[in-house]
Amino acid sequence: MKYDFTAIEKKWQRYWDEHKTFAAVTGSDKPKYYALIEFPYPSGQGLHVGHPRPYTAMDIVARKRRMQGYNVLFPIGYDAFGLPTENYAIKNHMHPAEVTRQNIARFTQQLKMLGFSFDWDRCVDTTDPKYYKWTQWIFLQMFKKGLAYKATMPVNWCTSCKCVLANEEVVEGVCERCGSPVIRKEKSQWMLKITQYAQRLIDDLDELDFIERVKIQQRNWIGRSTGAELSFKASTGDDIVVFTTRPDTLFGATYMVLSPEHELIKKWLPLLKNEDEVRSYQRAAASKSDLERTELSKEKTGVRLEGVTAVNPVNGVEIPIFISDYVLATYGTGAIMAVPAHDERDWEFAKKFGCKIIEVVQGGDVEKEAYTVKDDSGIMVNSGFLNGMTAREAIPAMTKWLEEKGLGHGQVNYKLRDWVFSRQRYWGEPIPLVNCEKCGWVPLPESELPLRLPQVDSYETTDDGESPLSKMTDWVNTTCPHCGGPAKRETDTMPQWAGSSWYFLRYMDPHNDEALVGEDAIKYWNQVDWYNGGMEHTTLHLLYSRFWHKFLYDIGVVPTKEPYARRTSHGMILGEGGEKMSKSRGNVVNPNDIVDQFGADTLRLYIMFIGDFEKAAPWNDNAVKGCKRFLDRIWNLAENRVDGDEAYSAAHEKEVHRAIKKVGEDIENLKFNTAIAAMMSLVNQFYDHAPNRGDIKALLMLLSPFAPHIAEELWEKQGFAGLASEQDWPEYDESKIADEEKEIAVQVNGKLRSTVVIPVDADDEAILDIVYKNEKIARLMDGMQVVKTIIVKNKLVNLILKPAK
RNA sequence: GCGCGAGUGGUGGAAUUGGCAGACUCGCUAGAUUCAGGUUCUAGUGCUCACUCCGGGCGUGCGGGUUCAAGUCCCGCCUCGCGCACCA
Repeated sequence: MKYDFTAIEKKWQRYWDEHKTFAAVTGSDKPKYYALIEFPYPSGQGLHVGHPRPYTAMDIVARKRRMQGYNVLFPIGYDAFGLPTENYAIKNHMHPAEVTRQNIARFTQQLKMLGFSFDWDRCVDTTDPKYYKWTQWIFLQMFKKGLAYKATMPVNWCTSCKCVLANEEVVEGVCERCGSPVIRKEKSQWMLKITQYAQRLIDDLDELDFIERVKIQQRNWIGRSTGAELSFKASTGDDIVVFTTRPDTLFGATYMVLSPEHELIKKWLPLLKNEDEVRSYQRAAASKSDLERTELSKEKTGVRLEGVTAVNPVNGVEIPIFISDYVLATYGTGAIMAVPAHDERDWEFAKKFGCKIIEVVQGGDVEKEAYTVKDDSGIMVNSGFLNGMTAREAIPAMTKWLEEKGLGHGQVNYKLRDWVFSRQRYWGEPIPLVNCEKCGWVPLPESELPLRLPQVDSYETTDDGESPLSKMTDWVNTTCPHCGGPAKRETDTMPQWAGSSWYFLRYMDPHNDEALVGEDAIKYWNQVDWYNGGMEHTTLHLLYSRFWHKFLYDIGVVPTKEPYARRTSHGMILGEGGEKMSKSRGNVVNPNDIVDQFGADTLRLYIMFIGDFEKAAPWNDNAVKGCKRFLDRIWNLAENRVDGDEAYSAAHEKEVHRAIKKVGEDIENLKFNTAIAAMMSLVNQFYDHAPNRGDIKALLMLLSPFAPHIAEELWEKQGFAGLASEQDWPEYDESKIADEEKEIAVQVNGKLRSTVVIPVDADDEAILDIVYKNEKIARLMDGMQVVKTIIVKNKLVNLILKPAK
């Protein structure tokens, strides 16, 4: 019979569904294992061939863990709030909830088609009021703890989405989602104090089994730097506070720069001789988009404040003050002391504006370029009491001096900013707060959660950039839960990252109406054991969800400081030409087409075989065939019952044990491609020499996590008991893997000349004995003498020869 | 500019601590099977010289180095990908 993958896959998918084969049991006696993938955004395009890569990988892990005796939680859900759905709904005059419902139905059908062993009963949807009730609940707890606050500040404003973006959502000055320019706009926004967790978010990385590049990216994003904060006295009597990582260079500070937005400037404007010039510079800086600001970064611009100066506190020298947009308002104090001799940016600015350059660290030629010392070993000069010290010694010495004089203190700063949490959009979680004229911002009582989205006729953003909800006066006007007086609801909604910041907890107990997760469930499932996801989420989702989890830990909701014990990452699937798959390039591969043509098992195998899991890999239609062929060959071997002994055959015993070891280890190390190669080799050998019943059994068990449908079908055809996916994962016997003989390389003067077969672990003498008997080696040794022999046990022999005298 | 990663046959990619480079695929060549196409099976396939045989030379982006031995380690470059980007 032919391998009818369509019928087989439907058959087993129905079986698994009906029998709830992959249901996770909270409280089971078995050890638990929580394997997690990033839940998809159910876009209108449906599943993309990139989705199954991480899903299949973790499905393989989940299936293997079950076979190893674990009670596995491998859940799926939908991160369904978001702009594309809202925009589609606006365009097609549908309700976003309806669009979401349709997209989820399509995704579900596609995911089921691929045979993932999800526990479908635990499926969550972030737009379900029963779910977002708890997203709102977490926000309320943060509000109550002072972690959510409203602030008017310059925010990133997408000119096309008409919506605020988090810093993390602005990529190269444009909106990450739509590519439109992002400008700065003053707006009152809800903010979350993620910066309060900055240090813990760095420190706790140490204990985690995350791939190193994820840790590095997170650390860089948080961007901790240590230094000192110190103040300079201005001629107006004001203190100008600056942050520096190099307090040791204070003697070299020859001017100061404030950011154009610095608050002191407002106060000083009337005193300035060049007030107009300063004002126009401020205006220009404010109107620049982030993109323009970075584009123009090649040349420094700025204006000197005529009429105000400052005094360098360490030597009493009067120095000029400038404003320039190379100093950022949002980092440190928004003001710097400029040390042009030892900072490239300051040097460039000083050259252009004719500021003094004073060398304070020896080693370079500061008239030619800034001497930026990479280690702290440079010797201090022109620096009073610091002279002769290394920078390493001078930093604490200067910090101590500042502290003694009351001028400053040691200080740590982070690049990480607080999280802008408001979006002027409809399709997001409503923020459960009301604004009362008397009481200010008041949280809704928890009993009133969820605060549902109202039905609205139009989801269009308003021209003034307010949320569409602001037009729903019936909904907006309410009473204050505190004093009962008239109040207005917050009309901004939460960003898409809210729902995904805690979804892994909900999977543990998805139907609980009393708590976001029940105590028993969180105690039992504890933490995600293995989370695989994309690198693109390293600084967004991963950081945000770690932050929320730490908050939930602090208020006693979860027992662990960190949500994920292990984090790995997959590479992207590229189009056939090696370019990113996209609709506009027309190189998108639809998984449905592959499943129709070759079956889900072939797609699963191919997507895992395509290359190194952690690296990007180009799709190749042709290569899919190889995996189909592999399954065909297995089908041919096993479609008819092979009778006999269930012990491995003598002919294949060693290779079967080896394959068990290889496949098992490779899965743990994300080397799915070589695991499959090992199975292919085994099958090739089965073609050279027919396998017996035991050999087939082992192969089907190894295959089962990768290509579960065909494995199940052949398992049944062979008449083995139970399901292939419910067997004990086979064990290997190291002693059965060992060779008795080994072919080793024989080199002469470092060049491979021959190979010989030796008994394993033969001693040097015995090996040389065999080597010297080798015809070719003997010929090469003719007329030569052996100067040296290098013998690497069971690997090679290298004879160093030279002509005999 | 900074940080991370990569560069290996016609192709995708393999190669514990330095120890026989090219596993396993696709493709290609030849043969067998099939009415035929597809399928399937068998053998071969890094380049090159010699090809009647034994065999020889070259080969992991480029240039040096360490070593008996380098895809792997060190130094200096080039190219590509990803992330960050005036963070004081």
